[in-house]
Order: sequence, then C-alpha cells, then structure tokens
Amino acid sequence: MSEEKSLNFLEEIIENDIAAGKNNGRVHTRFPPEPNGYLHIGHATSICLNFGLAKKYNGKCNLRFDDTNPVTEETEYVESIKNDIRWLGFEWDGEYYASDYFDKLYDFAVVLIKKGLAYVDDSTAEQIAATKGSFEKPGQESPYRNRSVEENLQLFAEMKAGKYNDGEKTLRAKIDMAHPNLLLRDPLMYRIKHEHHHRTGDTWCIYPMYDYAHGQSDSIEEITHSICTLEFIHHRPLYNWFIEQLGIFPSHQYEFARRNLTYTVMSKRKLLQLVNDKHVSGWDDPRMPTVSGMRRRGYPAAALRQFSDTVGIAKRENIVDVGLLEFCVREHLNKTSNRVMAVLDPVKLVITNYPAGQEDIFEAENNPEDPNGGARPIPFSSELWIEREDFMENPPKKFFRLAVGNMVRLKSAYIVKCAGFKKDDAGNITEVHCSYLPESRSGNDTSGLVVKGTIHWVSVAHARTAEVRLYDRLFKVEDPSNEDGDFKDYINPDSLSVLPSVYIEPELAKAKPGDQVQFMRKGYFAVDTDSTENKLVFNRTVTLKDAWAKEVKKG
RNA sequence: AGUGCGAUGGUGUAACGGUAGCAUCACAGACUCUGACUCUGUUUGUCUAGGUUCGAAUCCUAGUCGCACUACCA
Repeated sequence: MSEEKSLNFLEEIIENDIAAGKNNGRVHTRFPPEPNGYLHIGHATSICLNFGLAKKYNGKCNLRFDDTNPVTEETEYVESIKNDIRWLGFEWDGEYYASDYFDKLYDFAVVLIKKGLAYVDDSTAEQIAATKGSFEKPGQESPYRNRSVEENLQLFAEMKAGKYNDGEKTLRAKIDMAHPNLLLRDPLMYRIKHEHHHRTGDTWCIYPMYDYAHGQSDSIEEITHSICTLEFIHHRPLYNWFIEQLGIFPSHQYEFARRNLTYTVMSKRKLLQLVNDKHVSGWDDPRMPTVSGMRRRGYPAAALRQFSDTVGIAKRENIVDVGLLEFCVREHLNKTSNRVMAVLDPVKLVITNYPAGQEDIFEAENNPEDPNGGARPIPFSSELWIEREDFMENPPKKFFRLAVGNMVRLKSAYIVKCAGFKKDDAGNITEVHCSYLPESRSGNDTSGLVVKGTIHWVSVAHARTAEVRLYDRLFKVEDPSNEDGDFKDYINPDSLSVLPSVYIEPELAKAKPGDQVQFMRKGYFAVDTDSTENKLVFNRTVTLKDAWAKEVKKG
C-alpha cells in the first residue's frame, strides 16, 4: 500500500472497467493453448499474465484448449500443458475445450445462415485464395455467395452429415469482399475434415476455424478480458462481428507484444525442428526454452514468475536479455540452495605436514542465507582435489588463489601455504604441495591471519563421483531468427559439455533427482532425471557471477 | 503498395501537460572463510522536423524507422 506500483496497460483497462461497473466489476480471463506442442517461456509469460490478472482482481481464469484442428492435436499435449501450468504455480477455475462447444457453435452457424450472414461455398481452396484480392485490390464475390437460406441450411446439414469430401465445401461468413481488412473478406467458418478428434472422436467431420471458434468460446464462458498477442489485432474486428451478429455475451479482446528472449528461438515450428534434427535431446532438453526444459535445468517456478513480472508487458516489439532471466534464477536459488563442494577439473593438492592416513571431520554450514539450514560433515585428509584453475605457476597480479608462496583458506578447513608443485613430462601440473596451519582451523582460528582467497576442495580418499552437464546458450547470436540464412546455422556447437566423472563431497551422494545445490564458486546445479542408483547426473542450472573471469578478460 | 500497431539508456519497463524513475547490464568501491551474496556510488535515454503552451516523452502536423496482416493453422 505504501509503495505505489505503476499499472501496465491491461491493468489500467481492467481498473477502468471495474470503476465503470462493466460486467458488474467481474474479471474473467482465460489461457487458451492449442494442444499441439509443449509450452515455452512465452506461454509462461501469458500464463502469469492471465492467471495473475485474475488473482489480482479477485477474478477467475479458465484453461481452455483450443482444439479445433484434429490433424495436429493430441491428448498427450493436454497432459503436459496442464502439468506445466500447475508447476508454474497456477490452478485454473474451469477446464474447457473448444470442442465442448461444437454443438453450440453449429447452432450459432445456423443462426447466421438464417440471418443471411453465412453461406456454403463450393469453391476450392485455390479459388478462394485467388478471389481473395490483395492489400490494394478488393476480392471478388464467390458465385455461390447468394444461395438461398434454405439451400445453405440444407447444404450445411449435409456437410455435417458427411455427404462431402474434405475440401469440397466450406461455410463462409458473408461480410464484404472489398473490405480493407482481408480477414473480413468472407472468412471461412467451417471446413470439412474427415479426421478423428482427440475428444469428440468421429462425431464430427466439419470443424470450426479459429476465428469463428475462439470469440464464441470466450463469449460462452463469459470471459471479460480475452488477452492475446499482437498478431491477432487484425482479427479483433472479426471477433467483434461474430459476437455482435449473434447478440451473445460481449467478450473483448486485448493484445500485447509477445516476449522474445536473446540467444534462443521461440516458435513451435523452430523448436520442433531442433528436436527432430536432434540438435537437442527432446522438448525437455535443459537448453530448450520450454517450461519442461527449464524445469529440468533447475529454473525455479518462482523465478519464472518473477521474470514475467519484472519484464512487464507492453505493445512494442522487444527482445529481453536472457541475462535478466538468469538473474531471477540466481536470486531464488541463492536463498534456497545448499552449498556443497565439487571439483570439476581436478588437480591433486598434497598437504605435506598433515599425517598421511589421518582424517578429520569438519562441520560445514549448508547455506549462509538460511539460518535454519543446518550443517553437514566434510571429511578432510592429507590429499585433496582442488580446481586446476585455482593454482597458477606464474600468477598475474590480484590472483588471490594458490601460487608458490601464497596462502589460501580451504573452505571450512585450514589455511594452507603453497610450497611447490610437480609437473609431468608434458609440462602439466600434477601435484600442488602445501603446508597447513593447525591454528587456523575453521571456527577456531587463532592464527590471526587474513587471507584474501578461499577455495573449495574434496578429500581424495573420501570423494565420490558424478556426471556433470554444463550448458551454455543454444545459439551463438542474440537473435537467430533475424539473421541471414537458416537459424540452425547459428547453433552454438558448445552448448553442452559433459564431464563424466566429477569429484563430489561424500554427503552429496545422497542427492535425489530434482534436488538443487550450489557447487561452491561454480554455480547452481540440479540433479537430473537421468540419474540412477549408481550414477548421479547434475545439470548446471546457471553459473555464479564471476568477477575474476571479467578481470582476466580485461587483461 | 493498402490497413493496423508501435518508437524512452545496451536490454526491459514507468512517468497520463509540471523534477525523465525502476530493474537488469556495465563501471568503480566497501564487505566477504564462495572473486558468490549483500551494500554504496557512477556512466548511459525521450526517432526526426515543425507547431500549440509559461512549460511537451506526453497534445497537434509532417516525415523516418520497425513489426504484423493476402493458411480450409492457431
């Protein structure tokens, strides 16, 4: 209340409607997916918008499957869509299907025929296209346009009864073949498809077109605010025309600009290509911008909701930096993920003054952001794995990690001082040698020393292993759809790298699919569903911000 | 070409005739047993040209640029 948050243009419209007493102040939205594919982040935004608006204004939001094309639609998609919406944290009020309304829609069509506003056309698809006209030229009226009401009624009934083959006849609205808006040049209302429908089976062989079905479905459900993306703006006059001619509940359509994200593609067609051409492992590949992919990658639903909120909505073209999404993901994971230690690219560190074979157990805080996060035991011994990049033979200035003569803190354990290292014949460093300072024990440090660097480690004798999958952006360019040539030419060949055997602290071996942790200093990781009893698989959700990497880049 | 929609820092979004703000990014610093987190500070913007007005991102006019629309898809 104290802080005034500005409204987006839809909230403004809704608040004005409420203030004006429109629909008695009732707000009812709907999310209308077509069950022919998986939901992606663009849908997630629409879900947050529609369900969010309903929640904010004490209204309702229906889930309605727009299943008017039996050729492409399947029940399998219905289930995945419902699952994704629930995972995102929303529950719909009514669950409906456009196919629920096939009878009503048919009756509405009869009404329009009787009013002389619809007719059965024998033209072929090619003829209809050819007589449609163009942006500058008016179309031509169909020779079947002026059939009598009785004839239209009979032919339409015969279409429904299955007397005709696919494409032989259509039902068209009789509007205006010279209208500047091509959608109003006698648009198709029904086409014949002798196809099995996922819900109505073989009951129907005529199916309504989107423009005829969508608005009437909204109206039947008494949707007050029907929100869709900008490309439907030209459809609005038609949406209104049907509702007005039928005299049914006046739902209204509002359009907003769809969200685009950098370094990915969003169209179902393109995503399907990535799957079919095996550029990714499936719709739920963690590199995909699908809801299922992001879930598997470890993006929290709350982060997706926050992203949607932060980005906001408007009516202008946009492409949102994926960095903003990653920021939201980190913000949530930072609060909820336990810190653990894992060494991705190991080199051995030998503590020369620590007795070989001796072991010690340290208590490590699970999450400094969570006072109730508890602690876990971490075994320590004279030989540890550390990251190869945490030692340098010839360190640059401001390198706070290990180098001969340098001291660092081993996280949750001792301060060590580097005395030397070993190399193999090829010049690769094979061992780093250090001595530890017993008085610097974590939690009981009397050394008085302050060291600038802290590094993570895993005891060699106690280490377990896991597979780690590192993901990077799927494309090399910000907007692959907007580049010359095929978008697939811009796929990043290094978007996935697999580390088959990473050393992890023993406690981590208990992790279960879906668990999320921070590998200290390396990033946030989620246990993948490919994990088995014997082999854990971690997906890197997102890296940590890395100030040192930037420093190095600057040179 | 016609119609429609749009144009505010690198990105996204506010300001509804009266101080161009917020988030992210970038940069600088503080803090730090994660070069993380957190905190502080800084740089960067109203498409152009006219007009109305005491005052314009906002209103008017003309241009420029971008996007959408000519599927028996949604």
